[in-house]
Amino acid sequence: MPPSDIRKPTIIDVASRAGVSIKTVSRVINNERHVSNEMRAKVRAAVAELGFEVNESARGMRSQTPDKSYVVAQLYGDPGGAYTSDIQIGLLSRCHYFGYHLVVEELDYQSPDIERRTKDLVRRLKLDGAVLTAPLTDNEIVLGVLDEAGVPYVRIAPVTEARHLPSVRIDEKRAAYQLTQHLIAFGHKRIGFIRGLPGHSATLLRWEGFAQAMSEAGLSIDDSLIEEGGFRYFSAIPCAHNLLERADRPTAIFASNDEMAAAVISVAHELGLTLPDDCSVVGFDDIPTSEMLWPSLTTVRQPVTRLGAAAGDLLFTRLSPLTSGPDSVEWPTPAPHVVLQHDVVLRASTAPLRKTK
Amino acid sequence: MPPSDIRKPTIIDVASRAGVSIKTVSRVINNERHVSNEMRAKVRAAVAELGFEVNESARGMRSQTPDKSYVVAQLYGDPGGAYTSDIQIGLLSRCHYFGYHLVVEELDYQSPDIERRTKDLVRRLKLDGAVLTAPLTDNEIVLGVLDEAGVPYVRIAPVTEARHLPSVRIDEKRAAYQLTQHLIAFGHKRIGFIRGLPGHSATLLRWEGFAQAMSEAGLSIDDSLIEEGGFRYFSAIPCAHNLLERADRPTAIFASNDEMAAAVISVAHELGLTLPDDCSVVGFDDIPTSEMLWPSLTTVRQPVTRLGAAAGDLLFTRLSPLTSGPDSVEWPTPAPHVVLQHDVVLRASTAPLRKTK
DNA sequence: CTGAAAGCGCTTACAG
DNA sequence: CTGAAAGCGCTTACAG
Repeated sequence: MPPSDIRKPTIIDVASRAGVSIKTVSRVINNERHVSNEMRAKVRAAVAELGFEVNESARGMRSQTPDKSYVVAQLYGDPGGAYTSDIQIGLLSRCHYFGYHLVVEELDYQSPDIERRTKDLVRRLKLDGAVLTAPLTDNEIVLGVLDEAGVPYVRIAPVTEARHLPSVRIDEKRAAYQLTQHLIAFGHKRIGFIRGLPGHSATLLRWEGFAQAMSEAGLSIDDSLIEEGGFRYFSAIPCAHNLLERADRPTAIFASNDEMAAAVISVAHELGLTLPDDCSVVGFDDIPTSEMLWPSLTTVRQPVTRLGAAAGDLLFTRLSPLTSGPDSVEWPTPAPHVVLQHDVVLRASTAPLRKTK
Repeated sequence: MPPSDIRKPTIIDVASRAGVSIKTVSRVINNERHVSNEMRAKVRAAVAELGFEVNESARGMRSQTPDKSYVVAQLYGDPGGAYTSDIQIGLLSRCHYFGYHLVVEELDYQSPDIERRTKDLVRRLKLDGAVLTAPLTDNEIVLGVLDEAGVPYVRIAPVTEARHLPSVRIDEKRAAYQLTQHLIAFGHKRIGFIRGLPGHSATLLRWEGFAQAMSEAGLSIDDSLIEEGGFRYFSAIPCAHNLLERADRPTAIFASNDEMAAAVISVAHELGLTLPDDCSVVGFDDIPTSEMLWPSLTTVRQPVTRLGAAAGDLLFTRLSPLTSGPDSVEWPTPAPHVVLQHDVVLRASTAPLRKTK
């Protein structure tokens, strides 16, 4: 008989209604073997009629193998920008596909309570896994908490790779190299360069790719054509003035990211120059703005969304009981290190060197 | 004596070590009254020495008032764009402040499994609250699941307000009205207008604000100067051509959002026009691009991040035991309806009408 | 294949 | 202010 009070039905209610023992009910709701189809059907019916739902607390208290939470975290350290957002979109698509939920958390890597907050996250939400972006990818405190709690994680573009930890990244140096080759193929020899913020790995890698391409093409780099920017639009305005107002103006400018390239384009307009004829411009990142500029910007598209998706694939493949044995609490060694392809996006801001110069 | 095996210590271990009853331990770890300082100190010491941590499952099984999860959800229906991301940033800042975690979930409002997914979210994560953006704000299935589960939520810019449900929004019509007044104050009378996607409330509200300002200024609207855009950059390229290639070109153009305004600027450059002298241009939204255009774009800044923060403030104030009684499971009636101030951002893309025309 | 019993680690009455 | 007892709803051995 159905319980007459308001309390939620328990397996005892289900058992008495189905005319079986509570153990049999337990077996059915946990999809264990060794239950006759007849029993299973009776229990299923009783569960449906009563609207029975497992009490997770009671289960969790007895169960040796704690249930999965189906929650993973995206952890990042910098104030959320487009990059973080795009990573999230990719990751979310995989969460949806694999049936996980995503909790996002910005952890100030300089704050002393980062350990407490990470622990709180792991404990409260019983994280099944995590995906980290720089600079958290290399934060010993955060990694330590996750390691200790046995929470598997994937790092996106970590500063230093580790053999036993999986990661996902793109090859920024190679991308900058290819972009520079594009400029060189158009006949440009005097190429200005606007650097990014010191200390960022992107600043170094993009510069190295540029320098390598120049060197391999037998072109020398004019140090007076190198400007120090800061990745933001306004940081590059003076750089653009310096470069474009010279008598011996460079015929092309490589800005270390699109925002700074947009600054070059703005200053060129202000000075009455015609782009790309008077100067070719390239950026890096392919932010939404790049397509809306006049002229539209030649740049490198980092597959940021796919970076997030790839990290999710790595994580969920590992977490899925179908693809990994129940004992595989460790990543294989060496752990997977995925390098995703970028695209060099050729648009209107680059043109062949004018012969008539 | 400390337990010799590996099992985690329980309150029984703590009690025996501290020489008190388990009930006293329970009182201390739950911060109840009626415990002498002496007892409290002894228990605290035992807890620290043993590294005791409450077993949440055991607690949850007995506790009448289920513990808070300290998890709230951001629910949205459209593929995550800058708007969703900015809402999230604001919401996250309040989550951090109030000590909550944020889970994000994209719910396809046309999908049949939206109910199952919402229920799974509520059940698995034991949501303490939620923040919804359009079009989920008006989705009966989602709201129904939340209502039934007793999960309080705040809606951002819902299509239809409800007296008993809190909401946060800005006054888009008034913003469009003010932006148009700016154009009119500069002497513009022939103003082109590019509409957004049909069916979107933004399309209607921005148009209404424009029309009202024109009407109040005694200016008539030339129907041939109204173009149908689609909010995206490329959707407005033909609109811009139509408007700018006319012999009787409008002296100003109001694009219903910044992407479309960027298209107007690009086409103007392409046609060799000088901005803003030949034509003033305004947009709406203040996307990051707007500052990087040449000329930089006059537009309306919606405080999207603050919209998210305000929603969080509403929700957390309600959830906080300090500010709301334990029985206040309902919002007050009428529920709070917050309208946030926008900014009209004057930049370089608008100028006074040239007398010499 | 099925079931009766014990017990997980807490909180809830209730008694003093 | 403190404590002894009962019991929450399950799962884990164990027995048949």
